[in-house]
Amino acid sequence: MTEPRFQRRKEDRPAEITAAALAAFAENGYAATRVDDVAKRAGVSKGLLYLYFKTKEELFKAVIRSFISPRIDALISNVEETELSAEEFLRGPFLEFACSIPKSPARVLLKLMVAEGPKHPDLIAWYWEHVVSRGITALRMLIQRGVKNGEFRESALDEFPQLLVTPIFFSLLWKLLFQPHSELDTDQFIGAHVDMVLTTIKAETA
Amino acid sequence: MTEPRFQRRKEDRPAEITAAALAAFAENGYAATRVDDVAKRAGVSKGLLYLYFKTKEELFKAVIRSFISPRIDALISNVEETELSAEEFLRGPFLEFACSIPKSPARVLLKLMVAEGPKHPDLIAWYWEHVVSRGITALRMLIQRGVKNGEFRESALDEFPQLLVTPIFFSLLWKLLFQPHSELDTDQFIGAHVDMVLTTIKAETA
DNA sequence: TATATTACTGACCAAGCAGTCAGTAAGGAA
DNA sequence: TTCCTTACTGACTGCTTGGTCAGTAATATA
Repeated sequence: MTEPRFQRRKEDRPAEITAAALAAFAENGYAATRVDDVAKRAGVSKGLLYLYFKTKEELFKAVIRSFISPRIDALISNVEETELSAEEFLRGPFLEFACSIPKSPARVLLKLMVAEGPKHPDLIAWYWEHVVSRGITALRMLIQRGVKNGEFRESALDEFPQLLVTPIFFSLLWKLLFQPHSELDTDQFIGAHVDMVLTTIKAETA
Repeated sequence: MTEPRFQRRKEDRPAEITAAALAAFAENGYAATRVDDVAKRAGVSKGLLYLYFKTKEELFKAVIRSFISPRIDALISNVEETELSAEEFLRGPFLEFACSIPKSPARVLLKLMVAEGPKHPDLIAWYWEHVVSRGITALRMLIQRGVKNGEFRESALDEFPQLLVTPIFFSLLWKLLFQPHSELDTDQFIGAHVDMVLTTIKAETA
C-alpha cells in the first residue's frame, strides 16, 4: 500500500548527481556548495553520493569532464569529415557552433574552470589535452587547408587560430557578468567578428 | 630596550590589508580564503582587520574597487585628451594598455569577478557603471571620431566597439588556465588582432 | 514465501572558521 | 613622568560542514 521510500537505480544515479552538482556549483561556486545541497537536488541522501564519488573534489572533476567531452568531440569530427570549403565551413557549422555556446546552459562551466581550475592541476591538464589542444589543432588544419587551395592568403591566423574564437569567450564573460545590465546580441557579435576575419584573410578573387 | 610589539599606523593599514587580501583571494578564491590568513599576510591580527572592514564581504568589495579604479580612469582620460588620430591612438596608447593587462598582477581580478561577482550584485553594478560602460563609451567615441574625419569607414565596430578588446580577455583566460601548458605571446596575439581590425575598417587611401 | 544481497538512508562527529570582545600597550598631551 | 585615548591583540564561541557508518529496505534469487 505504502509507496516505496526510494527506488534502486544504480545506472542512473551518477548522471543525476552530476547534473545536480553542475547546477549547484554554477550557482554557488565549488567551495560554497554544500554536498548536502547537491544530494538534495539529486533527490538522494548524502551517503549515497559518497558511494559513487569518493570526495567532493572527485565529484567536481566528474562534472567538468562529463559535460565538456561530447561537445568538443562533435565539433572536431565535424571538421575532419566535412566536404565544405574552408570558408563555407567557417560561415556554416563553425559559426553555428560558436553562436550556440553562449546560449547553452553549459556556459557556466567557464565560470567553474576559471574559479576552481587552477586548484586542480590534473583537471586543467585533462582539459588542455582533450579539449583545447585538439580544438586548436583542428582549427589550424582547417585554415591551412584554406591557404593550400588558394582560398586564404597567409596571415596571423596561421599562427594564432585562437583569433577566431575570442568573441565566444568574450560573450560568455559578458553574459556571466552583465546579463541583466546589458544585452549583447551574441549572434551578431560573433558573426561580425567572423566576417571581419574572413574579409582580411580571403585571397583576392576579383 | 624591547622592540615595540606593533606600531600604530592607522593610515596605511587599509591599503596593506587590501593588498594582502588580493593575494589571498587570487590564490584561493573568496570562499576558500580564511580571514585569519589575510590578516597574517598583512602582518596584523584578525581583530584589527575587522576594525577596518565590517565583514569578509566588505573586504572583498574593497579589494576589487581599489585595484580597478585607477587603471580605467587613466585610460579614459587618455582617450579624451589625446591629440592623436584614431588609428595612431589605437596603435599606440591603446595597444600598449591592452598588452599590459595580461601581464599585470591585477589579472587575477578577472578570476575573482567571474567566480564571485554574480553573488554580489551591487559590486557588479558598480563595476558596470564605473568601468565597463565608461570604457565602452570612450572606445565608441574614438571610433566615431575616426569615421567622422574619414579615417575609417562605417563598420560593425560602430555598434560593437567590444570587438576591439576580445583578445585581451582571451589572453587573460589563457594565462589563468594554461600558463604552464602553453605560452601565448600575448603582445603578438593582441597586436595581430588590432592590426586585423584596422585593416578591415580603414577607408581606402590609395 | 524465505533468504541473501546491496542500494540507500540519516544521525553523528571532528574540524574548521567568521566574527566578538575583554584586555593590552603605543604614543600623544599636559 | 603620568595620564588618557585608541590602535591593536588573540583567545574564545557558536555554527557550519565534509565525510563516516551502522542500520534499513528494495530487489534478485531460489
